[in-house]
Order: sequence, then structure tokens, then C-alpha cells
Amino acid sequence: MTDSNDKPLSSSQRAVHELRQMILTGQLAAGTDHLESELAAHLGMSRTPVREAALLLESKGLLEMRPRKGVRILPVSPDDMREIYDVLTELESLAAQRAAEAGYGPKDLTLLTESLHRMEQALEKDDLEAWAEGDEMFHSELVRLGGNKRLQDIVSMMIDQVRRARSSTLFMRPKPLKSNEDHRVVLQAIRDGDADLARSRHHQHRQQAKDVIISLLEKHRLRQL
Amino acid sequence: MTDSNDKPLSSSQRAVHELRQMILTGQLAAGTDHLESELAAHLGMSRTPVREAALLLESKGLLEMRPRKGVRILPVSPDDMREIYDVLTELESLAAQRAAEAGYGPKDLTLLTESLHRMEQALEKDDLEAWAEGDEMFHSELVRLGGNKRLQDIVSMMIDQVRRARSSTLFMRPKPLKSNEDHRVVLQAIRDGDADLARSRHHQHRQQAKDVIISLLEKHRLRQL
DNA sequence: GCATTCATTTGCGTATACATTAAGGAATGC
DNA sequence: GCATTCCTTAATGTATACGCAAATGAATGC
Repeated sequence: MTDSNDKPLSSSQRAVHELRQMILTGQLAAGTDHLESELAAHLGMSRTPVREAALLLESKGLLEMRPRKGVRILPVSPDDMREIYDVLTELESLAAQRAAEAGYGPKDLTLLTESLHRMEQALEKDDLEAWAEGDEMFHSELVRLGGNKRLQDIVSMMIDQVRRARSSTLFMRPKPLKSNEDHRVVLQAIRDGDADLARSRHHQHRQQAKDVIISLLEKHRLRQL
Repeated sequence: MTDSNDKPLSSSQRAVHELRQMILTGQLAAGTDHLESELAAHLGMSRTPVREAALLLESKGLLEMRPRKGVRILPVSPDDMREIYDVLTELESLAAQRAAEAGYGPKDLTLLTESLHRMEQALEKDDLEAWAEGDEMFHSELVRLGGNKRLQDIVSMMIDQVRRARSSTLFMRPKPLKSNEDHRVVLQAIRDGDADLARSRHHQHRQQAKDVIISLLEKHRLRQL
């Protein structure tokens, strides 16, 4: 395992990546406790790098460390989702505004355009998983285009926190036709340099996504994901 | 040193607090490097808790850890300030909106009212430091009233990042009469449940603060604070 | 004098040992 | 049977030791 400079990752960094993945996929299920020693054995390293990794993931809101009970994977409740989506919505909308103000040319918007294309193709094939990938690509690229690294990091952190809930509800939600339409409008607004439209349409989009996912969680009594 | 449950803080937690304080006050100056061993000696503990503390503070954007060069205290540039203020402005404005929507009674708003009173008294005495304390209290309480814990944590993180720059420029800026006026309007809007006004006035307030501080930094060639 | 090589030093990341203390279970008393 | 006390176990937080690799300085060759 290497990082972007082809240097092998330290054990601690590897532990971060693998624990994060296990949390996001639900392999380490919400609400479960795991001793440091157990995780260390599983990852094939000593407790020290595992502890470092867990401390970091704790600061990103994915788990909590409780002495003598171990590492608890934090569940996400509908109220948590409200909090997270509020933060996400504000920050992504600002990114959309900034992207529209930035005066990007067509080349700059290649990935954003491609992600939209992917989503459209996925919906034609009723492939919701491919659609979700395109959606993630769109949002991630949009935030990158907003040009604020701190904002990007915070959004990433929030996205991680809602990952399991989004995956769990992917097949329960209506076909995301409206999402694709919103994405198209946001992209066009960015092309046109229309910051107000980019911002408000994206805000509305995220707000609706929040309402949809929360009502699904409540309807299906999914209290701790 | 104890936490809120009167349990003694672990060495690692103490290291977090003390290093953070040293960074915020400039005792550990921006741009300087410090070996883990050096910090450990200074704090009177082994390297392990210092390393854990430094990793946490790195994730909060206050420092970076560079192998063999040690812990580098991250300077803050005018561009950093732009990023930070953008995030702050969006999130605090949302908090103001939510506070106004929440229907708080006069008792709930005691601390917010008191902080305003302190700022006004401080300005009558030309005591800018007391004013800054009141200002911090106002903003912190406003965000708490917004009721989103994640938002609160992010704002705290951003505030820490701009702390030195704000302290350094406190006596360079115009007398903050407009600030006090803005705070009054925001508080009244919250009392009245006027979410739009609370949000927009606060947004404008933070936007202006951003402009003021950045122009001060640039005017005085303060590139790395 | 400059470039290269080699040896030494040192800082980091990790593994391991240790001290502390919380938790659980067993024994005792009412 | 339940509450209390005592003892044992085990998990954590920390200190220390160790291996690795990067950095530095000295020696050598051209």
C-alpha cells in the first residue's frame, strides 16, 4: 500500500485506511465495541499504530474510544443526519457559488460533466449503484472546484459520517430523476457564471436529499445506522 | 488538571491542551519546528502522549508533523484566512438562522445578551481586549444556540486557526462600533424569530470582518501569522 | 575545490513492558 | 436472596527499547 508519492504507508496510516473502510462498509457495525488489541490482531500490527488510527478516526466522528470497553463504532441517528446534512448543505452550496464565480472554462469542468453523464447513463440502465458513484463524483468535484481546501476536508468528513446511511437507503428511495435535473442546472449555472443560481439550486437539492433520507430512516425505523 | 467530570486528564489530553494554548498564544511561533522529544521534555512526559496530542492537533489544522524535522506550527496566510472565514461565515450564519427558528425565551438568551452588554461596556472604556472577549462569547453562544454539535466543533476548529491573526490585528482595526450594532440586530432578530434577518445580518457581519482583517494583513505585510 | 562514498548520529514509528485502575466474579454477612 | 467486600483479571495509557532510514559530517578521489 502506497500513498501518492509511492512511499509505503506507515502502519498507522494503513490502519486509518482499513478501519475507515471497515466502518464505511459496515464490516465494523454501528454500535459495536472492539478492543484495541482485537483490532491490532486483525490488522496484523501492534496496538500503537491502531491506537493512533483510532484516535484520528475518533476526531473525525466515526468512532469513540471508551476506556476498557474499547473502540465503539458510532451509529448515526436521524438527528445526526439532520446535523450532518445541514453542515453539508451550507458548505457545498458555498462551493457551488464559488465555482460559478471562478470563471472556469470547459476543460476545467470535464470531470463534472462526465460525472453527470455517468449518472444519466446509470439511470437509463436502472443501475442505482453506478448512479451513486456518479453522484459522489459530482459532489466531490463540485467541492474541489469551489477551491477551499478546508471546506473540502470538512465535507469529506461529513460524507464519511453519512456513508452507511446513504448506502443502506439507496434502493429505498425514489428514482433520482430530480437529482439529475438539479445537477444539470447547477453545472449550467457554473458554466454561465451564475453564482446565485448555482448556490440556490444546489442548496435546494441538498435540502431535498436531506428530507428524503430522513423520512426513509424514520419510516423504516432505522434509528442507528 | 481535570475535565468536566473531575477526573484527572490523561497526559495525552494535557498535552493537547497545553500545546494548543502555546500555539494560540504564539509561544510556539508560526513556522517553527519542534521535535517530539523537545516538546515531551518541556511538558514533562514521554514522547507517546505528546505524539498522540500532536497527531490530533495536526488533524485540526494547527500544526503539521514532518518526519525528522519535527512538529511545525502552521502559519496562517491571507489566503488561509479567506478559506477559514468563508467556512466560518456560512456555518455561523446557519447557526443564527437556526437559533432564530428555535423560539428561545429570554432566559435562554441570557448569555448572548450579557456578552453584548460586555462588548458595549468595553467600548465605552476603550478596552479592546475586553471587547474581544465579549465578542468571542457572543459568537460561541450564538453557535451553541444553533443546536448543531458538529457545526459547533467545526467552528471551534476554525476559530482556533484564526486566533493568532485576530489577536495580532486587534489594535490595528477600527473601533468595532459596527460590530456591536450588528450583534444587537442579530440578537433582536433571534428574539423576534426572524430567521432571515438573523442569518443575513450575521453573514454580512462576518463578511465585513473578513474584509477588514484581510486588508490589515495585506496592508501590514503580515503574510504568515 | 568539488563530488562521491562511507560512517555515524539521530529522529521517527513501532513493539513491548509496566503501572494503574476499572470491571467482574467469588466469598461473606445479614 | 440480596448487598457488600475482597480478590483477580484485564484493558488502557504511558514509558522504554529497538529497528529503520534519513540527515549530517568526514574521508577520499579526481
